[in-house]
Amino acid sequence: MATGRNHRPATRSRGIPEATVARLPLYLRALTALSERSVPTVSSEELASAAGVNSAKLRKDFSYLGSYGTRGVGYDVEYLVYQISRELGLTQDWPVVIVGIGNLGAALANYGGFASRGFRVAALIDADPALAGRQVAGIPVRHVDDLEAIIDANGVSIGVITTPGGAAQQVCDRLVAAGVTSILNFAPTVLTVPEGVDVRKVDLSIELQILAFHEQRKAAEAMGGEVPEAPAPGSAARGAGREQGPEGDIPAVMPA
Amino acid sequence: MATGRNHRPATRSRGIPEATVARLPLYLRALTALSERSVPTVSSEELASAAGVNSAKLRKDFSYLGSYGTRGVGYDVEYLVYQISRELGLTQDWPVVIVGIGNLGAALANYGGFASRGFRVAALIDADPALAGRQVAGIPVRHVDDLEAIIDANGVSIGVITTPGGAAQQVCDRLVAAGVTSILNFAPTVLTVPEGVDVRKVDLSIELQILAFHEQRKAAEAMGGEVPEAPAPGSAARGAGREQGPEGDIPAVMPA
DNA sequence: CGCTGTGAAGCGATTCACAGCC
DNA sequence: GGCTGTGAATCGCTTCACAGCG
Repeated sequence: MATGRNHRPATRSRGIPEATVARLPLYLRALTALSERSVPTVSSEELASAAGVNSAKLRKDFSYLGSYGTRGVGYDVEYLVYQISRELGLTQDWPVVIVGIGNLGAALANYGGFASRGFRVAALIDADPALAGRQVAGIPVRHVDDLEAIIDANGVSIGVITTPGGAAQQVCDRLVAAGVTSILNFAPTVLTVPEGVDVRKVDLSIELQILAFHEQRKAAEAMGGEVPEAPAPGSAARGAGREQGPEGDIPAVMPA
Repeated sequence: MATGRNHRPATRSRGIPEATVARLPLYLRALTALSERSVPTVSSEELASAAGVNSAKLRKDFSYLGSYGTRGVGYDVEYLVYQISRELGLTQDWPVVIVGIGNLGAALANYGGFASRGFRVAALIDADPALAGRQVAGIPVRHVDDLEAIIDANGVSIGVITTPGGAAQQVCDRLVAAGVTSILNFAPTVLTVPEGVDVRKVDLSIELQILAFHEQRKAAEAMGGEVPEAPAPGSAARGAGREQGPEGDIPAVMPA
């Protein structure tokens, strides 16, 4: 995940494991690059290395899609691009709405990779009346009052939430009520959705915290020391979330 | 991711499983909210539901940290906040640099959750000389020529890459050479890094493609039909990445 | 011979279910 | 009685290793 599971209890979707589905876009990107360089075929070894996985995993992944390779030769690049695109549903058009046009929402609206692969930004939506009517990335911003009408008129089934955390659940509820069944959530909030609605979460702050954990471990390891043990519960150290300056167990920084 | 594995072969880091580490920030957020409401203790059931996981998983996760709960009662909120913060390394300050100050980089620079939990943006870096000297979110933008000096002067060990895909590997190499050992990559590129450097990837377009896959499945299921079978390799359908209009296997939209 | 496709083994994570303690 | 902490069972994913095919 990035991150954030919220899927139905990992039933294989049409026989394809979730972990495989998550890698298909990666393969597709690597294959598209090969295609642009007019490379006709590619071996599992080469493609795996381009996608940053190992070749056994890649072959296993492709085996779920069918037998699309040729033994002794490899995979036909164009053919595989087509098959993966089809499997991912990218041979059709997916209108999406972005709700919450702050810095991040605007960044996404401007993001090229958005439009490039079957995703069309049908509308930008914000609660601020001052923004309504303005254009961002050439797309007009609409007021959130019109949310249901926009979803309906454009047949939107995928929504992107880039509002502040406080507004996310409310926006989510309205999206779902209006017919959206897939949500990409950038707000730092756990969304509750009914059965049948998929949520994926992207959370910058969580990613950084995971990195910090490993970084701390590397630093501790480098000094041969363990991270110091915890005091017993109920003893001292209450209310020590952040901002107490000199907790200095470990130097603030320790580049390798 | 998030998403995107690139860690060393899932050796347990100090005995804590990677999957658990990835959930700690989630628990921390839920606990912080409880703390702000001055809730003194919380049961595994309540906390799990606030974090969007099940209680057995949460208890198992906490058991890796130690026995921080009280049977028959639950967990002390403040104490747990402290323990998780410490485990994640958030009791110290992590200076980070953001490289690539386009829409996304600027959005991140403005992102509050950044500063709130021990992460301090030491510098914004961009290759565009016109940006150098400007301020974004109150932080001056520096030219990429100074990258090494900035890393060094601030003891930065975490870098965030928000450049276009083409520049990402190059920037990554320079960050690593300058001493950065953890990278959060927003560019749509597979980064190659030496042993000991952690990379996490956030890729909007991949997340959307995963949602599209499930969305397509739901639609297919709703019509009782299967996704149509593939033509044999080497036959027709070459060069059909996108843009062939009427592939229309499935209606473009099908809200539940 | 080379490379794909895949059964089988290995491994980590999740879930179950209950013993242990407050 | 209530809720934590945890062995044991289970599940899904990854990796291995090689059979099968071009």
